[in-house]
Amino acid sequence: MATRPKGRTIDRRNREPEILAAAIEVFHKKGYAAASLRDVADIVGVLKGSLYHYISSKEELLARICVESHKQSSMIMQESLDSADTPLDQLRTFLHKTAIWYLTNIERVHIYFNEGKWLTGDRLEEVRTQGREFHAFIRSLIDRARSEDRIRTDVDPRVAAQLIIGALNNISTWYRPDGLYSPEEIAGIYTDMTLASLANPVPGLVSA
Amino acid sequence: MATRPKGRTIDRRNREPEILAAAIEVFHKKGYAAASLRDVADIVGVLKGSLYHYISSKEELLARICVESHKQSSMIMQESLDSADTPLDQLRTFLHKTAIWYLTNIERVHIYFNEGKWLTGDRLEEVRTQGREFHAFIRSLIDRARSEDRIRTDVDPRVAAQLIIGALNNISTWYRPDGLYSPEEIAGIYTDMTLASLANPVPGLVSA
Amino acid sequence: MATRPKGRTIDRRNREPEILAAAIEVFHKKGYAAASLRDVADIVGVLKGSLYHYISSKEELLARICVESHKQSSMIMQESLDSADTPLDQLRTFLHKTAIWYLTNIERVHIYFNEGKWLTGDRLEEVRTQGREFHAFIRSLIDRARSEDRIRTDVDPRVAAQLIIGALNNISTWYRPDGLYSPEEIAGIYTDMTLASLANPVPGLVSA
Amino acid sequence: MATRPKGRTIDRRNREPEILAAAIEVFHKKGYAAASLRDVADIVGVLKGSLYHYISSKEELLARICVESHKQSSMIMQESLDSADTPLDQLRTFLHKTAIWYLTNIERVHIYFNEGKWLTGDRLEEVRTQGREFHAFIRSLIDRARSEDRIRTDVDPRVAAQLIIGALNNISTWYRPDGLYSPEEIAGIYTDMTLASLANPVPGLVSA
DNA sequence: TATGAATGAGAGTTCATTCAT
DNA sequence: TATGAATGAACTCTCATTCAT
Repeated sequence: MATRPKGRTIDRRNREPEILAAAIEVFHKKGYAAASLRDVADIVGVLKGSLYHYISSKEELLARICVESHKQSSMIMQESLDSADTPLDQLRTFLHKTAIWYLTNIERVHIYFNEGKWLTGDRLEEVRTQGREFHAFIRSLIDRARSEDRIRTDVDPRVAAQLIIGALNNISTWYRPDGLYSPEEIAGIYTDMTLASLANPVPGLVSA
Repeated sequence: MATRPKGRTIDRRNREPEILAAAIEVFHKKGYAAASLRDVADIVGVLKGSLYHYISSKEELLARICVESHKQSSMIMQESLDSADTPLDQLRTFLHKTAIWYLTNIERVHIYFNEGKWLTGDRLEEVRTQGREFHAFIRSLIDRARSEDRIRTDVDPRVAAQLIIGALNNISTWYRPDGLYSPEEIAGIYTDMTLASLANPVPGLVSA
Repeated sequence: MATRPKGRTIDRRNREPEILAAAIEVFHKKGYAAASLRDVADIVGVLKGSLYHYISSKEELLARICVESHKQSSMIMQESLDSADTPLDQLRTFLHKTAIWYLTNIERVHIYFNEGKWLTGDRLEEVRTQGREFHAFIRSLIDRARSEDRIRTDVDPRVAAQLIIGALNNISTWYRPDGLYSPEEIAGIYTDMTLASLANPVPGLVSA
Repeated sequence: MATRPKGRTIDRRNREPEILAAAIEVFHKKGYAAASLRDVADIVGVLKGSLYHYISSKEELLARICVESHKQSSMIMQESLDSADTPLDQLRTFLHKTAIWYLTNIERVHIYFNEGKWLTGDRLEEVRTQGREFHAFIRSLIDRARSEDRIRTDVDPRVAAQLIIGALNNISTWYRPDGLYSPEEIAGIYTDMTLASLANPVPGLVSA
């Protein structure tokens, strides 16, 4: 007969999510350049060659991770705009939400922020554009807050945005999920310090 | 005649500095893992095998870069302690000097901060120890400033130190020597914002 | 038609045995140190990189050859003990069987005896231990034969064992399968001469 | 003045013997194929390239070692012929002298016997011819002793010679200068056992 | 869908040898 | 005589990718 014998149930679940999860783990641990597809396949429990039923290349794997992260990031932007009326409160919300998101998805978000540079061609352009948008979003909030006299005007918003992003971006190099602080605590400190760094200077406060 | 008879003048100068410079360039541009010694050799203008007259391994090249950077970093720490009396002023000096150093040696310092993780064995231990010392230095200044009531006490110094280092650490991802701002300007902004982020909070300043 | 439509039939059989056989040939002919995996791959008809589907390193190839040879050697020891009652007869059997084994597997046994030294780490220890066991086996038979007054007592059993092994060990340097003598003939001569060299001396026989 | 200043005495002794000695050490320890000229140069205390003032190639170094050993070997042959009247006594002398020579020059003689195969072209032919002569010398003594009814006639002289040489040849794999036995003791045992192995068989001696 | 064999390019590294100085 | 820089070929090993089965 041509029908499959029922006895043997081959594992036919869709392995895409598993592969993506494994790739996230490996790309995070080793970095994209040093990661090998064999590592990914080993985690999934499949042979290297078999991955190509789900992906078309190593780079595509990276691209998918970045695309998905970008969607989440975009959602956070929108939510932040919706959450408050003033740009300063929107910024506060955005920083806090983003930090929480980062800390609770440390592997994938690290990849999004730090390994996207390995993409090529259009995908590289796309991820770069997204990075610029991310940066522009923060800068525009700073700009608007500034025009409402809520924050200091003596620092360039572009540079300020880069420094703010940088502190965030670097969290994955030191944060340990099993460490002393919860994502909420760290996100709180990050948000507080960042806003303080933008605050209107009060004469004689910490100056020399 | 006094001129050399043969047309082709082969360069017989010591190429160690050239090789180090080329390695710094390549490791910075591609990252250590993705960088190849062929890239380095191409820049120097020799075959990759010829590099081994000057180095014993690719890793050793990386180690040399890190060791030299560490020396400079240590000097800055000492200078900062000598430069002022209060921990807050010492911190200010340290942040400013370090930022200037980073911005004017962006490639090598980037490697020191971000690629040292690729070292192995004792060298890895060493670079990790150095990283902890760097962090401990900042934290201890924060601790002492705190005990003198000069800065806020509501954020954990460890986390604060990590965020401060993170912003610095990440500069290499966005700074362009041919950009709008000079190292001095950026270092100034970085120092100002960082100190502001540690300042004693003034009620009602930027809070919701 | 029943025949395969495409002209070129690619061999999809498991090539492990082929690779082992090729390695034995190459390691024997050139010595392990001078042998290259390209030689092995050429014989098998694949690219050298392809060998790594079957082996994990050149050394592992050598180790496999040695392990298999050791098994055979151990079997011969056991068979020899089982084959006779007196240590002298056991020795005779052992020498004869071992010589036959060597002569009919000249390449692999040569490698086992002479190239195992290139192994490293635990594998080197193992092959050294095996060598000591081989030596101890012969020496113990000599010891026991001596205590039964069957052989001479004026030569040290350790040195005697080394010389006996040495003559055997060296066969691969001169034996040619297509030569004048069969393995059986050579093994017979080897056994006879060796036992005679251990015989109780008869006064005036060949002495000065 | 054109004369050399006397103060600085450059080491101008002829380094040929040193280089040869170093090569012997290295070739013995690692085997010719795995030995590198850098090892040799390191021992001499000179740079790799400088060796080429004394040698024309790595192979030539090996050739010199073999040539010198061959001279010594030839001398022993002649001395042995001169030392006694009967072939059996000549053989005894030869085996003993050769064993002593081997044991007291273990490194160079090991190379002569075991590494000469790495030579190429005419030099390889030469060393092979020498090996054949060595073998032929022993075989002819056995032949002559046989025709005088001094030794057994039931083993082929060619095979016997190979086995006798083999035991000798292999000494370098186990002899340690700091071991239990002196060269004289080992040479004595070797000679005794070898002659016993050639003795006329006495019925019932060690046979089953 | 999954395998496993194979590819081809490229990695880091070693080495005998050459040669201007 | 000796140096030290450089070569070029070979080496072991890794990897993304392909494809017949």
